[in-house]
Amino acid sequence: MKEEITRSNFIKTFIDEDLESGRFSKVHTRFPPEPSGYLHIGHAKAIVISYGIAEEYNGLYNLRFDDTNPLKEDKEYELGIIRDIKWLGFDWGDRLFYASDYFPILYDFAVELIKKGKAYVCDLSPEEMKIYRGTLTEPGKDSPYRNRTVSENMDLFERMKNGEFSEGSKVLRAKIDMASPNMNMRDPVMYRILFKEHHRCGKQWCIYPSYDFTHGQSDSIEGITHSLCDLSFENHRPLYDWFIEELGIFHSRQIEFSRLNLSHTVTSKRKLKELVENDIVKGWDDPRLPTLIGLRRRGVPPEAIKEFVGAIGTSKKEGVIDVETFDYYIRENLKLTSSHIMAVLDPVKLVINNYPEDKCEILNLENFPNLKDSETREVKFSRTLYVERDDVKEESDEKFFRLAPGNYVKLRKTYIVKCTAVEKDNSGRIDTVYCDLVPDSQKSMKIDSKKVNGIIHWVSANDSIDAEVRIYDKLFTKENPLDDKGADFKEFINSNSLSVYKNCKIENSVAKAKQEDRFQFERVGYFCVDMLDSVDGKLVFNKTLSLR
RNA sequence: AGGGGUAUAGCCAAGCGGUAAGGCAUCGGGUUUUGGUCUCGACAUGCGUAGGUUCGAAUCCUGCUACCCCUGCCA
Repeated sequence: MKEEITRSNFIKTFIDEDLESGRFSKVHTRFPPEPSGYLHIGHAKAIVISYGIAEEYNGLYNLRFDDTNPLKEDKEYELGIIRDIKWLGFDWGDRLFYASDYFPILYDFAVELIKKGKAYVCDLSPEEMKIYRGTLTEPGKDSPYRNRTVSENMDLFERMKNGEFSEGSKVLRAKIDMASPNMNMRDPVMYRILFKEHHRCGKQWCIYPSYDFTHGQSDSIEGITHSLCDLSFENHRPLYDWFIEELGIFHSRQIEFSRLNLSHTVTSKRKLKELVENDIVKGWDDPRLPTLIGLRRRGVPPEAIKEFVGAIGTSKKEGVIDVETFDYYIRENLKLTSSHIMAVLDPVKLVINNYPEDKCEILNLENFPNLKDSETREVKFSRTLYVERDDVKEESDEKFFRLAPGNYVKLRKTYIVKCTAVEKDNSGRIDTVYCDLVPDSQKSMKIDSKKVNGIIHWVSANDSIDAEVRIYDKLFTKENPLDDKGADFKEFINSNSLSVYKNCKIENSVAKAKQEDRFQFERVGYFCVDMLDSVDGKLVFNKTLSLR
């Protein structure tokens, strides 16, 4: 196994300082998804950072659903998120929380701020509020409702809660500073009226707290020491701190880092949704998508994702990681964990002229040829085999050292064979290749002291099973599909991102393979049994990656 | 009266005043019954830029430039 390289980063430096200064005596983090979509590789980075740091400091981590907007959220997403994080291998024990469970406390917090004169009910319409807010370069104006008395605000807020006012007619706002250069501090909305049933609270509430009024206090309630989030919340930190300080509650520390951008794909809920809804892919679990369920279905091991995230580091620089780097860590894992077999994707028949029709040899081949003392499996060899169409040519050339008339080729783990002829079908496609077997050449790599360069894989025709194999390529042809501002990102879709091979021939040792089992098809790539469409007797494989 | 961030190799990324770690990619050599694996080696006189401080600066100071984020009753 490989050693853990726990590189230093700015977050750990902060934590070390906090521990040393005594600001905190332990580390407790959280991952706070909104149940409004599926998790993708970008979320995996956030999870691995938050949870990984807690583990590293022997601390705890929570899973908390940030479910403050009933318009967007759904139980289905919640379940998907839980499934995906568990798949990654994290266990939050009994610390599964919901921001919606804090609605009563949050309501009390709001009342407290009203009493302190730090919050008020505002009747401005959304349009008016926008005007009053000012612009990036001009200060805003105070709302005409800003100076309502405490008792008036108390009364109004309670009546908002009781459903006496219509949606959008009133909000509760923090009274901070309409001239602040930070727009988030210009009297931000704390509560809005929404007559919408919540997927967990039902109709209990018709006012819902905003993200800003929820997140920090939720962190505080749970005793989160370090609240790690992405750069877009950096501008919210003053507000995060303001609420906590005005309320005088446990002060979590928010630290922001850059989110992950992967080349040749998109990681944005909205864009992923667009791909799904326009039928460009076949669902959130399409193996071409960077969603966790898509990656899982493609055969990417969760450990590879964690290793990858650990390897790319954590900083505040917004960059794009080349998928090649991700692929490297997937292969790094797969080459040690997936057993080897031989499989022919696009079969051509190979007949050995001088091998008896009724003869059959049994080979014991290693499942992990690169490991010492690998377990073995039985593979049969006979007169008629299948080989890969790519490994056969009508005429040879200098760079081609596989099957073509006159060429000697090594059949992996068995005889050397000399190609004598190829035969085509009516359409002109090569149909069958004929070879002479070189006797006693199982252990040899030479013919007349000349090295045989070509080694090809094969499957015995009578000892193989049929399978479907789905090959995936990059979903986008452009490194960053979003960096052309004049074009829609969907214009850069790779039209060849999926190809299906329906009559592949696979050695029958895998006939009993189960969903999600992973294999290396020697000389071809890494594959896994599809978790949805594969059934006993009709196996479907997804290509995870090619060999390099 | 705008504010908040970020700049170290093709892509990531350490470095925190003592003379540029590491990974991916790339390029060479060796091993190998997978054109794979493994292995050995090469790869920034240079840290956005211009000055300054210092015996010494990627690190400290000043000015400049580029890019990202912020004007939801989204998170």
